[in-house]
Amino acid sequence: MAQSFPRPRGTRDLLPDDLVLIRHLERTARRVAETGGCVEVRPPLFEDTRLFARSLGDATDVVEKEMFTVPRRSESEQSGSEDSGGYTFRPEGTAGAARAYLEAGFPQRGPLQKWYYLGPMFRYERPQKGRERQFTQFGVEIFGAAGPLADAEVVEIALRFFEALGFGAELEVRVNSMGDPADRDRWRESLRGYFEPQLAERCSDCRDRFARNVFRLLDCKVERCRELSAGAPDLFAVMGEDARVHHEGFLDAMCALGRTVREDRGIVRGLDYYTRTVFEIHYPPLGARSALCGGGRYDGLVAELGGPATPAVGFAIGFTPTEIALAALELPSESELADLRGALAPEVWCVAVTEEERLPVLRLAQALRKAGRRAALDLRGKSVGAQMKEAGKSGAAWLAVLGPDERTSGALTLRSLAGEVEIPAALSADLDAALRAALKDPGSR
RNA sequence: GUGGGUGUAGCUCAGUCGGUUAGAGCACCAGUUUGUGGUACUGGGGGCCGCGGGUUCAAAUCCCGUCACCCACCCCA
Repeated sequence: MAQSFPRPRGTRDLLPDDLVLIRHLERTARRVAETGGCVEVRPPLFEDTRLFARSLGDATDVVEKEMFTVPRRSESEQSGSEDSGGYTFRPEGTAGAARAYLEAGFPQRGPLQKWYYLGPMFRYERPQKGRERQFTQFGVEIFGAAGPLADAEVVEIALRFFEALGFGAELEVRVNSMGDPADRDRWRESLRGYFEPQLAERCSDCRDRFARNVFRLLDCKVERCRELSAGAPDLFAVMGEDARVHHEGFLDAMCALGRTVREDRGIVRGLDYYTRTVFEIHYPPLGARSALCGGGRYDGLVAELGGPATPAVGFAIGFTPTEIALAALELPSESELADLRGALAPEVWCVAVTEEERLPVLRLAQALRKAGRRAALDLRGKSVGAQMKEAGKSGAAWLAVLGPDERTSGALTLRSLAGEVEIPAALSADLDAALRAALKDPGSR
């Protein structure tokens, strides 16, 4: 078992059985996004490193030490002047979507865009449960809508994804507002002023974070730190009128949708681009690992990338945490996966009784496949009995035995491997045609 | 980056106070049987016991190192 070429750390091989669930997640995401009016986009899997440094914020851990970066090969590809930093495999989907939105000229030709994406993201960090170096995210981004209805619509789509998967009413939306940039600047300063005198009393993590991202001190889990944070200044105390009205509008819209949300001042997203609405979706029965979705508004991002001021709001859902949660809930039911699971097995297994029927059986399978049937046959020269066993184990629904008798009589019957006896009419017609094709002109070449 | 745990057959694991050719179940292959069909039975293939070094007459087993994976911290799009 000494593997010469082991799987790269933090990656998974998705084998046929694994893909049953994955494909169910994918189709659920597509259906929910598309019924919500979103269309799919597929930006490249890698981008200029500077895109991520600029959009996520270069002091974030993601940019500082978790990026899969490759150097460029030649000077001629250097688009910028000095050190471009090469290419980086996307650690998240929003930056690429915003770049594509801008590059395709949507600010001019159709500012309102409702997009979704689905695919692999890459993050070079130490794997652990629920965290991989290559993982899949489903995300929605709405560009060009400044009002709170867009925020509500985004949250609604995320909720419907989880509900479609079978999550119950315990789903919890936690919301907060980061205010506008000016509000954030004011708040950052007052937080610095509040926390600085108590740094000596706080944990070492807090001391580190103080300089890099003072907001994160608010959700430190150390007991003593939490006590010290209790009296910290509230953003809402310094937030401007516009952001406040927006937040109220967002809450009203959620209420109109019949959704209850929980205000949680501790929600402070880690990336720099968020403004105003931020939210997370949790499933409390899962305990500590209950966060399933994160998102919010990022009105400054498109402008940060060199475009016109463009409002935007979105979310991202990681498949891996969703899979863990589904497993804990024993979801989805087998019946929901029946079609995907069924596609792993043939419909008709074609058996050759003697060597004389090998080629006719090959043609039988071909004809059935042309008719759209999943047909299988033995490829390893097995005996009749072994073919039967293999057919049984394959999960095939029907057995078509082609032997000397059938060649003479020109009639073929299907036997059910499941116990039923009746041949469906549609299958019977396909079978007749297939048999004629199989027996036609057997020796010509 | 820090800490803990685990490495034996394709998979899940037994086996270690050091002692013959290293085991089971499942899976795989062949055969027998059940009326040519998932059963049952018989047989078979498959392991440098993660890797390297050390101790010893003798190492899967003890010691050192190393690598890999898992879990947690960190961080989280």
